[in-house]
Amino acid sequence: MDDHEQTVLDDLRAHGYKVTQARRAVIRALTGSVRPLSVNELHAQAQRMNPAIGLVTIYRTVELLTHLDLIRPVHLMDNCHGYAVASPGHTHHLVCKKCHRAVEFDGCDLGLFLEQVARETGYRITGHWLELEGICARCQAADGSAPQP
Amino acid sequence: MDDHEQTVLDDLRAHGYKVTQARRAVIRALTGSVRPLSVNELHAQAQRMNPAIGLVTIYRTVELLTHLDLIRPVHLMDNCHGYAVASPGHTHHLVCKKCHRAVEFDGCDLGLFLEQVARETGYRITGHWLELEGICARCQAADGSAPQP
DNA sequence: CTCCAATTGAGAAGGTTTTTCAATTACCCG
DNA sequence: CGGGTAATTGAAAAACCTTCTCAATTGGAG
Ligand SMILES: [Zn+2]
Ligand SMILES: [Zn+2]
Ligand SMILES: [Zn+2]
Ligand SMILES: [Zn+2]
Repeated sequence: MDDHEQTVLDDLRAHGYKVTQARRAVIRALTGSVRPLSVNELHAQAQRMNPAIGLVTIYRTVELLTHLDLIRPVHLMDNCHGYAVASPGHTHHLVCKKCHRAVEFDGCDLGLFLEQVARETGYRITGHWLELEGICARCQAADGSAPQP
Repeated sequence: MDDHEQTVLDDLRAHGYKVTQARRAVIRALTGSVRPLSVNELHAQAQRMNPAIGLVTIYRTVELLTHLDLIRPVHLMDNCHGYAVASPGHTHHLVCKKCHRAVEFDGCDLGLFLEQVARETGYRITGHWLELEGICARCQAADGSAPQP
C-alpha cells in the first residue's frame, strides 16, 4: 500500500468513517492512477478487487471523498450543462453564485503563468479553461435577500 | 431582433446551414439571457415561441452551434465526470490531450488578474476554476504514434 | 466474540442523451 | 411566387447515467 493511500485511509478514520473494501478500492485506484478516473472506471477497477462491489457504492464513495476534499473533481472539457453565446475570440465566464448571472470577459493574461507551469511539468500547454465564480453587483447590493432573477 | 442574433443567423447561413425556427429560438434565448442556459431551459424558451419544438432538436442545435463556436459551454462547477486525488491546499490540473495523464500543480498566481476582473465587472470574486490542457512529455516524444497508456 | 450503527447491493425509479425513421420545412431554381 | 429536394425535425424507443429505497451485510468498538 502506498503512502498516499495510507494517508487518505487515516483521514477517513479520523473523520469517523469506516474503512471498507469499496472505499479502499476507490482510493487505491485513484492513488495508483496518473489520470482522473470516471465513476465507471472506478467501478471497473473496484470490481477487479472484489466483483461484488456495486456501482451505487462508487457513487456514494466518490461523493463522500469529494466532500472530505480527499479527492477532487476534474472537469474534462465536455459534459457541460449550460451554454452561453460566444463572443469573438478567446473569453472566459464569471458566474454569480447566487443568481447565475454570467459575464464574459476577455484579455486573459495567463501567459507568464502558463510558461512557468510548462517549465515545471514538461507539458506543452495547448489550451486552458478558466471560470470564475463570484457575487454580482446586484446580489451584493441585495445582500441577505433572495437571489435577483 | 437584436444585433447579435442577426450576426449568428448570418454565420449559420454562411456555413450553409438553414435558419429554422428551432435554431432561431435557441439563438434568441441565448442572446437575450444574462446567464448560461441549460438544454432544458432552452427547450422551455423555444416552446414559448413554438410549442411543437422538441427537446431532441435543442440537443442537435446546441451541438451544431457549439461546433461552429457560435455558443460556448459554461462549466457550472458541478456534474463533472472525472476524479483525482487531492493534494493539500488549492491546486489545479493539467491534463494531457492525448493520453489523459494528469498532473496537479499549485502556486497559482492569479491574484492581480482576478483583481482586475473584479474592478471591470463589479463582481466580488469568490472562487475560480482553472484547468489546463496540453501534451505530456511522453506523448510529445512519441509524437505521431499511438497515445501512451 | 458479540453487537449495533454504518454501509452495502439489488432493483426500481427518475433523468438525461442518442438513435432511428418517416414527415415536414427552408430555400434554391425556374 | 409555386414546385422539387435535401436538410431538418418530432415522436418514440433505446441506451445511459444518477438517485432512492430497503433489507442484508459488515467493520470496529467494547
Ligand atoms: Zn447575482
Ligand atoms: Zn484565457
Ligand atoms: Zn500524454
Ligand atoms: Zn487557483
